[in-house]
Amino acid sequence: MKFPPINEQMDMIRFGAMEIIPEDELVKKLEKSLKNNKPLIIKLGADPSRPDLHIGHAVVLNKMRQFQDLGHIATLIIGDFTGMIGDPTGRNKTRPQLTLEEAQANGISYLEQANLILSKERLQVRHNSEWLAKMSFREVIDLASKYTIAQLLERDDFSKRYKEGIPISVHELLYPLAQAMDSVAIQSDVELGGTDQKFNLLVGREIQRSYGLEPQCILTVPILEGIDGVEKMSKSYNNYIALTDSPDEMFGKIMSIPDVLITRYLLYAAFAPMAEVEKIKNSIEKEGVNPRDAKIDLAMRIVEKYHSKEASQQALDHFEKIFKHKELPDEIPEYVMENDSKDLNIQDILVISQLCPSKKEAKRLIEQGGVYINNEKQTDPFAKIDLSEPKIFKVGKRKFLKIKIK
RNA sequence: GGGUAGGUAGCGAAGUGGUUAAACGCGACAGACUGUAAAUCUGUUUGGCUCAGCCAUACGGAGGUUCGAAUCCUUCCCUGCCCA
Repeated sequence: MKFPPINEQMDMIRFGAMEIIPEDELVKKLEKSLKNNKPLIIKLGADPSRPDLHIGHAVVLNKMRQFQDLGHIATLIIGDFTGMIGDPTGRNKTRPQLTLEEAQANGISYLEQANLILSKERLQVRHNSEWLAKMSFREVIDLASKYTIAQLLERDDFSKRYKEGIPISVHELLYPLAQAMDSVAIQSDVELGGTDQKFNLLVGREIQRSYGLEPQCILTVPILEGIDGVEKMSKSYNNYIALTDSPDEMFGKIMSIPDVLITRYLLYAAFAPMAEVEKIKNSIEKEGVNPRDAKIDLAMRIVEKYHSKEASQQALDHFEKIFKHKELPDEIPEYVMENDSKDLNIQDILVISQLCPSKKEAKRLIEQGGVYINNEKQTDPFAKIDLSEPKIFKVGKRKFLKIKIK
């Protein structure tokens, strides 16, 4: 593999990065790698606590991919052991701890999804239980002696929790050290992460140094806001677009982002070149282009990236059909009721078919005018529904189900 | 070990014996409007039923006092802070 010239590499590396610490060290590492024809080891830690990857994770995975494309080796660390600790980053409470088995299972699905973005070439996957599980208490103490409480409390989230009297368990303090051990184990040259990981990544530098290794450089990428436009994208906030979301779902979710988020998503979720992003931004602000159209463009790009061009066109058609023209979608999932459902009223049917979680809620939705059967608004929560012919139920804005009897 | 402050619905946070299924804010959901699942406005937000009403659960857990408790008592669990 021939490496591109340093300045070309740096241009690509800088694109979309928030911080590179320290940049001159990275340049030196690249020079050395070029001279010795030896790729750099790029580390990315995968947190297996949540098995679903979303387009917020894609930001850093994409950066990883760029390093692969430049000829370097991407080392993905599946945090099966650290998952048992739970990363305290950005948390105001202790994370639930996973068992090793859970963490490993999640790791497998993480990898499958990450492969949507990463190249299979120049990819290494390691599990950190490989070295962390083996450490003796003696070694843990040795590691712990290399860092101080004051240093750990420099972290905002720790010091905030500490000041506010929110509990911090000792094992959480160990998390950054465990993550740093990963860097020691694989002797990483560069570690990638979101800006919220900056502290953890820097600890890696310190610890590598105290184990007599050349410290890694760190590169942070922005944290993408979720579709609510407020919180960071995360499964816990339920504001995420999963990499595995269906084209229709992905498209719809993108259409629901606040208008102000469009350029950020173009940059960090669609990875559009800066020039194009500027152009689109201008067209909205100065030429009066409807933000809706910019969002459609954005949604098409993203769906195309994770699915296909055809899928993005179909998703657009689907969206226009349902939300612009308020028609029924082409394909409606079916639900087959048991035969003996003669005496059921509309509430029962909504609950049995799982369109609603409870009868109370079904009743509420009907009273609010959110339930349609064959395009007819339902107003009586006790109406008996004749299902001898299949009927199309619409609940709320976007739940459709064709219900028939066996 | 001693002292002290707490644990309330998805979250934050009121309420300190009686219309309290529990104020308020956020979130979520629905409706209206629209340019869209943006924004804005309105409404809803425990479950069941013989359904404009009724019943059952619910304020860390378990008991108790009382006609009546999230509110008082006992005990247990959990957390913060201060002192040792």
